Amino acid sequence: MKSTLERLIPVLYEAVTHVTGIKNTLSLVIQYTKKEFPGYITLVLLPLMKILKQSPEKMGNQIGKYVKKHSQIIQSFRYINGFLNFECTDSYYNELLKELSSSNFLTTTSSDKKTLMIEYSSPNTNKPLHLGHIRNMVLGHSISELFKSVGKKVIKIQILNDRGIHICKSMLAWNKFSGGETPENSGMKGDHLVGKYYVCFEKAYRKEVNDLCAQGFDEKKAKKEAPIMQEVHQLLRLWESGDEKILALWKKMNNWVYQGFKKTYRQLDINFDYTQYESNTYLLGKRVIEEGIKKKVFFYKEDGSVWVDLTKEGLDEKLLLRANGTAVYLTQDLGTTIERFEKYPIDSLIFLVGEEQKYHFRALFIILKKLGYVWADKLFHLSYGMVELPSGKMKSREGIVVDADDLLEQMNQVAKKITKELGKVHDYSSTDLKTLSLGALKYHLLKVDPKKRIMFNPETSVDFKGNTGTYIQYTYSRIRSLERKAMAIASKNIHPYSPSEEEKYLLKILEQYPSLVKSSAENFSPAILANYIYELAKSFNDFYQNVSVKIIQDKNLDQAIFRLKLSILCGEVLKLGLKLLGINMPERM
RNA sequence: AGUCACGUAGCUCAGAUGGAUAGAGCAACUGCCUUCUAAGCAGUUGGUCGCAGGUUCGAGACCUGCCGUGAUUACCA
Repeated sequence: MKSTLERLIPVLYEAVTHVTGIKNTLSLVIQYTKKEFPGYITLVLLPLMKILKQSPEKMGNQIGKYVKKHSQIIQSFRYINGFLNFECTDSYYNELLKELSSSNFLTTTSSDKKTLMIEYSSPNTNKPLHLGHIRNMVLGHSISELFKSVGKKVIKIQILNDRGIHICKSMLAWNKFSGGETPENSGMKGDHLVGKYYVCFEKAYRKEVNDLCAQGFDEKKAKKEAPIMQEVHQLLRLWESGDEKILALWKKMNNWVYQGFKKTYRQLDINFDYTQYESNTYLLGKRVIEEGIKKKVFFYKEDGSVWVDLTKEGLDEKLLLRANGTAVYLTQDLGTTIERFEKYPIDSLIFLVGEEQKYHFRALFIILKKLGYVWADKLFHLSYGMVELPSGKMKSREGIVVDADDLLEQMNQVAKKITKELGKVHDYSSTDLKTLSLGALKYHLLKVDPKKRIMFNPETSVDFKGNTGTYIQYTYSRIRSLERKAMAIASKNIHPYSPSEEEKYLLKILEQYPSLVKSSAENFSPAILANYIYELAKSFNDFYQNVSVKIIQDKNLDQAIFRLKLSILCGEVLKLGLKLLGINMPERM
């Protein structure tokens, strides 16, 4: 269906042409009237004043008269200070509510049937997930949902960084210090167990470095020559040579981690269509090397290493193959990116990866373009800011992190406590509690612009009051409760009713839902939608708590029906909107 | 040093394409529950939108310079 704005655009242009005589040469500024001013749709006259040396008030009156005469939905207009505000007829508002409630305007459709792949999460397998990962996952999920809702086919993919020096560190420390500790015999979640030995390694390593420094080594040398570091590199070589014993340990420990991740993913309702393993893809880049050399995009240096010159693009020379013939991160990503386009029918690819890798992806995309891949323009690095603590960055190596599982558990406890204190619902299930705690956490992370850093204070943590997921969920459960109590009225048809300013404002917000979803997807920003949903919830609560007559007691049946339908519609939009953020709604609170 | 982000109320953040008097939440204070759910509503206090120029009828938004914060520029991933 067409929005009110879309309906009025033609007649407004017509009116301006009629009054001013100017055709096609100007673009009018037409918008929904701001809350503080009376009216529904506004035409900004100021730009016209520049062209015509007429009094804007006079011009506004002429345009207003023309529009009123030629549009059936306009009731009146008012000129204020360079702005022409239009008010619609009561019957239009009734019709609008009817259309919004019954039409397909909530199920956004699109002719764009393109397939988009999004890579997110993609953790290392040497430590458990933390709050930074949660931000990534929650963003990835929401952006996937947003694109689905505007008609794209979305493929969600993660690549598990399951090999390399980092996992060797955990393996070595486990071999040395664990005494055979397993998730089974310790009761510890697998990823936490492996993470424990990663921290273990770092501690032992730091001690060795300090000892060496005390013996007079300089720090750089000490870091390189610490015995335990030597051992790790030996372990990595054994892994790459396919040593069976090492591979068995590697598989065992990775499996512990996967069991752990699986549990956390389930807690967060996160899932993927495909999972890649770096151990399967890390060699893929090598064929790109040959291709690049053949096309003279890459070049050899004397020691046999392979490079690409990106200085013209404002970057540096980047290494693609070490002198010893092994691939680096960039090479590997070239390989996996090409493979994705060959293996899956995708039109574009989004990498949801932290802002610290901006440079990496810039280089990656430029190289692919240089290699002549036509889809290189369809690559997008969705970079997001990191989650910081009051003490600064989170540091996994030192164990200074907000652990994902701990946080989820803690939030669940708080939700339980508050629910109990308020004492309204006594039979809350663990699923209900999860809906609340997850809603609060996800909304907290999604309401801020992805590209901005998030400051997370564990002391104050995530709120359940104010601009929160909880607030929106609460608003929804109020509406559901109302709906249950007023079922009889809800089924009746809408009769003409003259809506209040608050009610018109709700309609104004509601009808903008599809365009907000679209803008949210286009800008890769669930925050846009989150803030819209909050505004809707707030306006609903304002309306709900300030109507003079309770809806279900209202003797004026037309008013009651209008209000009830409006409320139900608000509830539906709140629910759909939060669904796109990956947040569920409770029926009661 | 180069490149790229960000800088809005004490704190955390909105301000989609330049438009009316810059908005929320938290914190502080004041009212409102014999209830269509008070996890709420209404109100008070709180701003030289980092600074300085420029473009424009109009700039928090765009351009230039500066300051501040962060990321990055690894034969790490």
